[in-house]
Amino acid sequence: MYPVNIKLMNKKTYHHGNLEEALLTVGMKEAKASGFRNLGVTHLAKMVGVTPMAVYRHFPSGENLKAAISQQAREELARRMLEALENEEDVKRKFMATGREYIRFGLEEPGLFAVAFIDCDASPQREDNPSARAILHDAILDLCNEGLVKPAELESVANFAWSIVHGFAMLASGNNPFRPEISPSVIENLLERSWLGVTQFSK
Amino acid sequence: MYPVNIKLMNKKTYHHGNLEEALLTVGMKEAKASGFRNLGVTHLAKMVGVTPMAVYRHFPSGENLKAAISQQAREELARRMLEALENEEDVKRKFMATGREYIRFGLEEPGLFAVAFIDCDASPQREDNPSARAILHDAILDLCNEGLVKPAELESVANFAWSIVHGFAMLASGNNPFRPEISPSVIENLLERSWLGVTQFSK
DNA sequence: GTTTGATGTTGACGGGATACACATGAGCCT
DNA sequence: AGGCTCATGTGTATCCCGTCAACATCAAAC
Repeated sequence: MYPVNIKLMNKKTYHHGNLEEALLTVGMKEAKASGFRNLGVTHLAKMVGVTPMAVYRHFPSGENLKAAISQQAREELARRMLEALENEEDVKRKFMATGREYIRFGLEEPGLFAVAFIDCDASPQREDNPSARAILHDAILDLCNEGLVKPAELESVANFAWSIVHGFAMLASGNNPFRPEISPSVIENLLERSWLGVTQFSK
Repeated sequence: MYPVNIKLMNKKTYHHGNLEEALLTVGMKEAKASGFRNLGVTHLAKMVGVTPMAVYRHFPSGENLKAAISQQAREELARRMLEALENEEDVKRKFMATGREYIRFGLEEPGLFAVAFIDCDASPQREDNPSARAILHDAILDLCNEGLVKPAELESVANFAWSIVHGFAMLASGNNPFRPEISPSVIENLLERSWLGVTQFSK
């Protein structure tokens, strides 16, 4: 019934050695190229040169694998936000850079951005690290420390700023029937209005 | 090879009579109940009491059917926005009501909201009618006519207001890792900040 | 009353997710 | 050394889904 000798074909070893990481890597590559469309178990397994069932030794289900890739995408976004922050000192410039990078990510990496916020059956096992939410929250905390935002309003300000960049990125990224005009000036205008809403609300 | 006499089983007639509309109706019901997860050709066909292939007489592909249901969901959103506007006279109250209803839709109908903005291979054949975008645009146009917004800024203001409500609804609806706290006061605070950003920008 | 075209049905094929049984091989125990 | 064990892969089978080609039904046009 079963063949006595397995043909290893073009594989060097029977065991892959680092399948989990390899799956996440090709998953990110596919996500970058085509969003959530090619993140199936069979397809990713084929990319890595492994049988579909091998995937289940590392992820309980295809949905879990997708959730893990989604988390990787969110962490990539967060990493880029951190990078954009690195060279800014002024709190306003930090705040603006954070939002600008968030939007830029949505525009330049629509595939990753879509996957980052895909609605998934499975939840990630660990917290995002780095976390885009935490980064934005810290930026607003800085504004509190500078006296530009009342500590009592920290949460509502964070909601506000977050909603703006996330909403714009969502609408501008991918194939949306409500896609807005996109230009650097449109984005800067949006960020300026955001700054106004954040700092001038309770005068 | 093929049976000479078809058993009609529990069907009254061989032809359904209104299959296209029926598919959209059950599609909306399924979307309301579980988002995009049960919008497959086979499933919807079964719901309507018809063979999967019958669907293709009305929609070129399953993706097209999904796009049609997505459009229905967007139009439902737009209809609710219009309803919320009906009893408001003041331009500010109209503006606020529009945004509030958008967010309320995201919170109360997460399934429909997700489907409304699903990333779909196929595009809708006709324009949305009514269109949520047009309704929001009109609300800002009113602000122009009242002198509260400069006509030259109409587009950027629309972008701004739209991004806020869409972003918040997206983050607050469904299973998002960045889901914010949700309460009426949080929403009113957001709308007030939006109003400020819309009207006070160019003073 | 026949023809015809719109609308449904069957059956088949290809592909995806995943359950179960089996294979491989590196490291540990004796 | 020689063998046991367990994590990790493979093979096969099953079920479901989307879709094609061929055939069936029926109402309306002629």
